[in-house]
Amino acid sequence: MRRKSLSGAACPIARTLDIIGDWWTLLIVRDCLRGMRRFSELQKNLGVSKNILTRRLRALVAQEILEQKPAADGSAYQEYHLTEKGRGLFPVLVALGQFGRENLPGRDPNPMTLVDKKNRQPVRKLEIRAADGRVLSPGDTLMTRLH
Amino acid sequence: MRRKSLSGAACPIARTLDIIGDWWTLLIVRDCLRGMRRFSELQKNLGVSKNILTRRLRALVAQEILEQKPAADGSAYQEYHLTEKGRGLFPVLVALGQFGRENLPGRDPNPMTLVDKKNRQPVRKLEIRAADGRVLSPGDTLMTRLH
DNA sequence: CCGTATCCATTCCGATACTG
DNA sequence: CAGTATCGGAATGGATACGG
Repeated sequence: MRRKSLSGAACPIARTLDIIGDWWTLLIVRDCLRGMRRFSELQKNLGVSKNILTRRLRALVAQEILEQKPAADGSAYQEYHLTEKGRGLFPVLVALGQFGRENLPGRDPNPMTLVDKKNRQPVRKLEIRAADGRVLSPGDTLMTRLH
Repeated sequence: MRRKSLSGAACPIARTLDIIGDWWTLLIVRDCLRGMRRFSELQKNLGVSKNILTRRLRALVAQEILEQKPAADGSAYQEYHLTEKGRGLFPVLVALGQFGRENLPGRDPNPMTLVDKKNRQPVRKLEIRAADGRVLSPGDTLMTRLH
């Protein structure tokens, strides 16, 4: 049977996963955040088959995470750009990267994975704060509702 | 062919997705963060088939995201608890929820989705800060490396 | 109540070949 | 280069039936 759609879910986490929960999708977004624009660029870097990449790009455009623009150079093809909505996934990628770095051993090519381009400052740990400004951590916090 | 494994990837984002990128997996983690412990509880709430739930729970235990403990009450069965490692996924869930709330319309049962249990304070927007303390946003920041 | 095992249709994914 | 078309094996997901 078909996979259940979560697009109409009451939970915003579920709605988000419905859009970007497919295999490869968030890696495509990651590469776009890194500045990749072209089909072949993505295809080579990810090692995904062109078939699947086409499907994912289509879906991401349909969801307005990406948009197609005419290539900056003369080539008659198009480029894929993140929309404002797509850039909203930035914290998700940061959180995923942070988890992996802290919990899943691997030799990262560069230990500092996130750099602010403006002043070259390294990026600090992602923080979740309560209304009073205190930083929360999952250890000392229990949620009553996590929709 | 079989889906490509990303467990050995140099990128921590890819390594994380390799573990929690499967359909249903992060929703299971979400429910565990919300306090769910029992198989049937998860099964009913998610609407996932028992078959798949079994597989996902197995994988999560193998990855040490969840651990099985004897049930608190008399029942001879076991409960699934998040490990410390598993609680490390907290920011990922927060980021996903935030994206969904801001970008994917839906009627959430409760607009305030995250509550600090200690003092009942609502949780503020998730922030990513540079080393100098300045809050970064994807709009004004470009990354040179986002592994 | 807590799963496990089996079945089956559907979907997924990668490889390959092909088009403009 | 940027896809599209097709194919086959694998995995998915739901239903059901079955044990502890």
